[in-house]
Amino acid sequence: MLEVAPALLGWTLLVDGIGGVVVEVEAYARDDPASHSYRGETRRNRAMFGPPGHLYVYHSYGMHWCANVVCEPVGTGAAVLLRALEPTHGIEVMRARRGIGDVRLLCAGPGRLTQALGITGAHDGARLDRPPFRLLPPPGACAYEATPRVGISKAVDAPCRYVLSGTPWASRGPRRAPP
DNA sequence: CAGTGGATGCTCT
DNA sequence: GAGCATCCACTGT
Repeated sequence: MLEVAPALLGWTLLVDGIGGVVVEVEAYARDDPASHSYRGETRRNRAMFGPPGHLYVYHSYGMHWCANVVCEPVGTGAAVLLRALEPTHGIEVMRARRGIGDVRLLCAGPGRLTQALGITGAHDGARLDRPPFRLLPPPGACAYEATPRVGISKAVDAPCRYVLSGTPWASRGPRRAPP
């Protein structure tokens, strides 16, 4: 599972041909107090315990959608949160959906990313290897850094956030773990 | 650039 | 009723 998370970096994720390169993700394991699956299966996190390669989408703070990729092994409630993309496909459409001009903010954050790609709760449980989704592999190996996760109150120091080295597209600069 | 607070609604206790 | 895996606008340096 902790190997699956950085393996997603560098892939191009498209929804109806619109999207970009995954540059920032966070891992959430079953035995992780910060994970939605920590307390077992509920109606909301049902998709987390389903087949790998599917989406787990949930509604956050009453206004944002956040998208996770469900991981192996099946039924363990492990998932990887998509936190930022480098916009490459359909930038004008994403701009219109986000209502902003600054390309750097199109997909820099989990809520922004889902808004730009048009991902909603309707996609909860959907599989990523079927339309409207497409996943294109990276050209080669990708260098990345592991840092603490963002916006959580438990297991704050676990370095489960993975960012492509040197990318300007992440939701924030790579923070190092405290000494 | 850092810090603060409001919007806003669903999920679980 | 509390607590969010957030974002944006606004303040003050």
